[in-house]
Amino acid sequence: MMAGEIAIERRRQILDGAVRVFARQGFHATRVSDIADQADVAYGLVYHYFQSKEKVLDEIFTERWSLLLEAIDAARDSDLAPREKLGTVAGFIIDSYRFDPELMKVIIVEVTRAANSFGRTHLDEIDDAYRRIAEIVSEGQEVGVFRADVDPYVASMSFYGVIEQVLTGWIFGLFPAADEDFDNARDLVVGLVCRGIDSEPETG
Amino acid sequence: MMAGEIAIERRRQILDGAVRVFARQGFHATRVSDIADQADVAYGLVYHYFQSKEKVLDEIFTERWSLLLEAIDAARDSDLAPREKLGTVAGFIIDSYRFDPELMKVIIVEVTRAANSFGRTHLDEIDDAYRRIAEIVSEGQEVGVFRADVDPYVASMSFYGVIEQVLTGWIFGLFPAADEDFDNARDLVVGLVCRGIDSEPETG
Amino acid sequence: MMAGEIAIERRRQILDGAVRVFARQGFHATRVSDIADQADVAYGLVYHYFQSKEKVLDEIFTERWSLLLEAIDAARDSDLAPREKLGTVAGFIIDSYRFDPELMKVIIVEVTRAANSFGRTHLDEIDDAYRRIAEIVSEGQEVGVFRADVDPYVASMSFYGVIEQVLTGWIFGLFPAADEDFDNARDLVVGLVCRGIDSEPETG
Amino acid sequence: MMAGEIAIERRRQILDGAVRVFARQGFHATRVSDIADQADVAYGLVYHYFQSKEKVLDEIFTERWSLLLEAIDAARDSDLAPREKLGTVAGFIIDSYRFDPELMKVIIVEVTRAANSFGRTHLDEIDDAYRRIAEIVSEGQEVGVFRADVDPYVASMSFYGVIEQVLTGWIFGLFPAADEDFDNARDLVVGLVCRGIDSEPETG
DNA sequence: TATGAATGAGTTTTCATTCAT
DNA sequence: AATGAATGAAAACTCATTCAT
Repeated sequence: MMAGEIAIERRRQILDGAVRVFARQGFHATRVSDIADQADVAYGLVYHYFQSKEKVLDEIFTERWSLLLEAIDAARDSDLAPREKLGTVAGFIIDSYRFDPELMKVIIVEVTRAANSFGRTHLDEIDDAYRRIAEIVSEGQEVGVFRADVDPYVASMSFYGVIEQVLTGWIFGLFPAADEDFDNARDLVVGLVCRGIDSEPETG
Repeated sequence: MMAGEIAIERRRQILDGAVRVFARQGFHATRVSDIADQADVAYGLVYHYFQSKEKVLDEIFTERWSLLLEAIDAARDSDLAPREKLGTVAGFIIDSYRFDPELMKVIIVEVTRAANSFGRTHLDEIDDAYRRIAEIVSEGQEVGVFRADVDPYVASMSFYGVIEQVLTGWIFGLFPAADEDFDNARDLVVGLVCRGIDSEPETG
Repeated sequence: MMAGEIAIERRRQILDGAVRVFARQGFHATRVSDIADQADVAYGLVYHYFQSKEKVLDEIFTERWSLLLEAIDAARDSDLAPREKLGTVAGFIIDSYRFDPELMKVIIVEVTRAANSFGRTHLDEIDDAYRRIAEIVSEGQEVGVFRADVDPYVASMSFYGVIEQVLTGWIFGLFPAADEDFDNARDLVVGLVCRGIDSEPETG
Repeated sequence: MMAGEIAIERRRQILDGAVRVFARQGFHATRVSDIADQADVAYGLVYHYFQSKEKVLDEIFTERWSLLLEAIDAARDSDLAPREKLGTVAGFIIDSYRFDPELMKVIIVEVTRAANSFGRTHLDEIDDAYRRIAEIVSEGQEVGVFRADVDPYVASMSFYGVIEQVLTGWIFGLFPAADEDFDNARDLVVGLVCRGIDSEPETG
């Protein structure tokens, strides 16, 4: 193993440690020394790899958020039906939480919902996701499966808002978080956003 | 005017000043001296009326949130149809933002979406709102206007999540916030949550 | 009862309240509001009667210490034998503690033993007591009942040091403080200072 | 020189600086910045090495007091006569003052005589000294050189009280503090405590 | 006299960041 | 790369004192 690889490993160690303490204590309440302790790394090394505590969170966020953007792109560009595309996106986010709840907690709590700090900093990236999801909605409207009288961007925001609220429920412990709950969540969210909660109009 | 009334006025002054600076800078970035300056009051007076900076925010939140809880109760106990009840609740929240955006920004950004700090502290009060809204959904299910296959609590969370996301859009400047936008928002949210974004199935 | 008398009563109330809180918490740890609360008097009234928190303690000390000076004078000028005079002084101090332990605790802990604060302020008054006691010792030397090779001032300091240490033992709870202990203390102190702890040399 | 040694040096620097400012201004009147300035060290370094200002004083006291306890033990366990043992103890304390008056001033003024703050905190350690000295007195009673009718613990307290009062005289500038005074003080104290101030009974 | 609201200087403590090794 | 000691700015909070009523 070469020196460069070790360095990469150390960065990882620090990022992973930071995720754990940020998830547990929140960004503001964690000291740089907490990150170093959790990562099992010397205090000063955090500053060797990162310019500041904020940059650590920035990287945590961007690393993950870019995967989300890719996932949305992939869904959008796929051959699936619009509703399935939304399902894919919802599934990706829900699985992200399912398999790394600490990371997603940090991203949601410390960034996307932190309008006064990191939310503002990363607003463009966050908005980017809304816009790409909106493109899926637009397509659905063009092919006639989604109503044309809803602004696609608003629909996108709402869709994302529902997903985040569900994750928030898990984060806060308001919802049960068993395997089956995760399994159902995707369809539940998509069903809710697409069909609403009204009972079906009598047909025929 | 009596001494007691002056004291009440001073509390108000401090609370109002705090809302303004919290909205502008965020809770963590505002110093107690900022509150005092904004409220045009001596530094120490903040501590005369409040035990700590946190207690100021606590009171700001609780004061407003209790109004929301009352509004939900009033809607729930009214003679309106379930969907109208949801509309009333959505309208109340949207109007709260419309007529005091700084206050609502503080409540959402610093409390309901701050899972690591005040969100946790006020979780019971927040959850209380979800539960009361869920009761409206339950009623709708009982009378058959809402689908029975959606958990009322999940539906309530989603409903609230959509509203908060819309407010977040305004807060971030992602949505236009003209009078007509506020006028439409209520029906838009309710329409979205109730009917979803699917185009109407062909009837007949 | 006239206005002047009420004023005197209020001063007393404040002084007495101050003694209780000073004894319990120490001078530094007691706030002016504690004094007011304990005295059952409005906050600002403390400042109506006293220039500052320090002046309250000054008066507490001086009021009592002047009694001690008078008692020493009375003993010194009496017809008693020198050893009896010392016994009278010791008895006065011990009884002062016996019948008002809080007051004496404050005087000792906050003034006579507080070399960096009030001890320095009241050094002349404290030293005055040492000098007057020394006069008793001098007289004893002149009439031949006390050894001439001990500096009277040093003897006086030692005598006072022993008494204060005994009071300190009570204050700290290191000594039992039953009635009989107080009864014995006077003779014990005088016996110790006069005869020492050596066993009697064999005579004859 | 290694890093560890430097760290130890810095602690020393801070402790020594603290002794000087505590002696000059008293614990309450010295700010942490005074300690840092006096120690010629950055502000934050005080907190790097000590949890709080109080812990600095705690360490100053305990470091020195443990030497005293050792000295008492050594005297008690020596082959000297009881009276000589007391002389050794008195000599140790007096020399402690003679060669480091600032340190002893801090210990006496801020700890052993501060019944409302550090005296209480360190009561066990202080009492430990009294008890060990009392063992010397007990031994003297057993071998018949000290009177049996004096409680050894009370005698110990008195002995210590006399020494402290003498040091207090020096601290306050009430006693001359030339070399000869220090030379004499030890015998003076022991003579006083052992033989008292009474003139010798006529023998023969 | 009496009240207690108002003032603001003063101090501890924290902790992100730097830097010498 | 790695370490952790050193730095010092920043902020919350306290509380003696003043003052308007």
